[in-house]
Amino acid sequence: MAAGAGDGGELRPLAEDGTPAGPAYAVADLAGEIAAREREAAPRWVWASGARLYPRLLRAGVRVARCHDLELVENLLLGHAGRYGEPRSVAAAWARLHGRPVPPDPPPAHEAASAQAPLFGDDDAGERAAPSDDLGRIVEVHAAQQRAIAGLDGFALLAAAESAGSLVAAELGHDGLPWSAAEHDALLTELLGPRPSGGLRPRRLQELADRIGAAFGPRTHVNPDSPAQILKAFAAAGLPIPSTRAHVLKRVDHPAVPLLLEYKELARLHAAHGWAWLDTWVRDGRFRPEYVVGGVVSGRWATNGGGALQIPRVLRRAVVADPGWCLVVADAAQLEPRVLAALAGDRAFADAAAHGDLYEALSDAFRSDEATGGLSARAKAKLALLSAMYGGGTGEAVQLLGVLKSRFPDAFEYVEAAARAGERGRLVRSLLGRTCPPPSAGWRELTLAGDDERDPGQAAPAAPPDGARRPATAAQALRSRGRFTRNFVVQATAADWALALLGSLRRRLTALGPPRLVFFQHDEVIVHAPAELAEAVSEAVRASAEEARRLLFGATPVAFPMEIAVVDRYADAK
DNA sequence: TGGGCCGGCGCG
DNA sequence: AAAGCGCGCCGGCCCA
Repeated sequence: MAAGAGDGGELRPLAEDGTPAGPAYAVADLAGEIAAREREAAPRWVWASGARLYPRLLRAGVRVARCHDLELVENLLLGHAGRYGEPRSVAAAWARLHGRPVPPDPPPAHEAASAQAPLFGDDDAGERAAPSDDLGRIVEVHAAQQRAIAGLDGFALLAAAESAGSLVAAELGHDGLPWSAAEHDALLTELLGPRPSGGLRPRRLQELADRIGAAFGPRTHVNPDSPAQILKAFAAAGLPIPSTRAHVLKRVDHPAVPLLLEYKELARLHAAHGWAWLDTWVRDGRFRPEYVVGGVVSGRWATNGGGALQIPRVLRRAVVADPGWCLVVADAAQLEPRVLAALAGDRAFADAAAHGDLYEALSDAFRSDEATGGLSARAKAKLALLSAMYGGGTGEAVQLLGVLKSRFPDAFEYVEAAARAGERGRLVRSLLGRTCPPPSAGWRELTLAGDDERDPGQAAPAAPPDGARRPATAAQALRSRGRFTRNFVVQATAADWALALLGSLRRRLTALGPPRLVFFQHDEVIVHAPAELAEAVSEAVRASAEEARRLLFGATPVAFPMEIAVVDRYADAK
């Protein structure tokens, strides 16, 4: 399918392998034609970009079951080939096929829209400015992608799951998360005081700001929003601190500390999710964020605005089901360690992950006499796992990693191998083939420059101040890259699994009718459903988790249990 | 005044 | 409680 500049477009039927199965034809009403074809045959729609095209169809009341998203798949194929970041448009892919100059990608729609706002007067400016797609190139690029996919293990599933994800993302943005503006406003008023006019601080914040100043001395003014001013004030009080982070402040004995901690928490709520956010993002009882599929290198999604993936827990009471409806809130329990268990094929580890609480099942291995700290055996198991997956391992975690290594050698070795690959500058992949970006030119330069400990001339500038993350030495850069690839294999495979879950759940919910997916956050979904369908939806969630497990891992003994709650409001789920 | 970096913190 | 991984977004602040 190729969208034209207006409401029309061109179509051409394809065989499963991508070869044309009939002539191309043009239509004046593309949405109407798609709706008709969908009813009679529910084909897999091959199109340039669901993110660009599907919202239009949704607004026209048209939904489709399946698609092949050329831009998303091109991006996955480029990444697999170690060409991360090259242009992914159909025009670019076609140019690569023909050895022509490759055009750069246009800027993302939201940037283009704002950049062109002065030129066009209405909301549709971005879409109308988009060039019409070229059907011939679409057919050609699709066939080339099908050939490439066929040669890569797991990639057909990855391409299908990523494409299905783009449909889910557009539908989430279209349907929206049920959001009670009244409940949100009540919460803000309760915590901050009444909504202030203009740019003033809410009453509660202003009180705290005044008392913070007073705590440092009479007539002292400290802007609590300014870390620099807070540092100065503490230094003047004889209490120098390296930063104003909450965990640093908590260790300081000064009357301003509790006030500052309270101020920071409330100010954060006000700035990030206050009345301005409510005005901007909630309309007609729905919060409609814009999800970006493939927006994170690991395959997790990102968002363009609204911060849908960072909704504070305190605000979840504003997520309220419609009357007569409910929210089915489901999250995958301990997803990443279970993914590691299934990936590594570690027999002992996989057996522990076969059911129930994974960390509890592992804890016997960590119940040693030479106890580290006052941690429970379960807490030790969890710490060991997190350290292995994130590349931690300072302090007591060192010993726990030793236990992990001796008791679960295959699981330990799996992430170690990924870390070693990273330190050598190599690429690592998820189970389905999503590939990490190559190291930057700066990384290669730094790590090839040799051992800086023996060559001070090559060493980067003096160690950056607290909080700076840029590696200063080759050793730091190597370890950092190792932590990234170590984590990538687990996080990206968990994202594979979550995408498979979404695709399966979407299909099952369509069969149920009214229920709608309304939220997705890495390993958690919310379905908005008529109350009488709550059990059917819960069952669909469980079946989808099971299907995702089977699609990715086949006959693994590892279980992927979902914790499911049927509630009226999101806050009641945990 | 707009752009971009920084410190900090929300989420998984 | 904090430290390893991945993000987005805010206000403060500096610079052009």
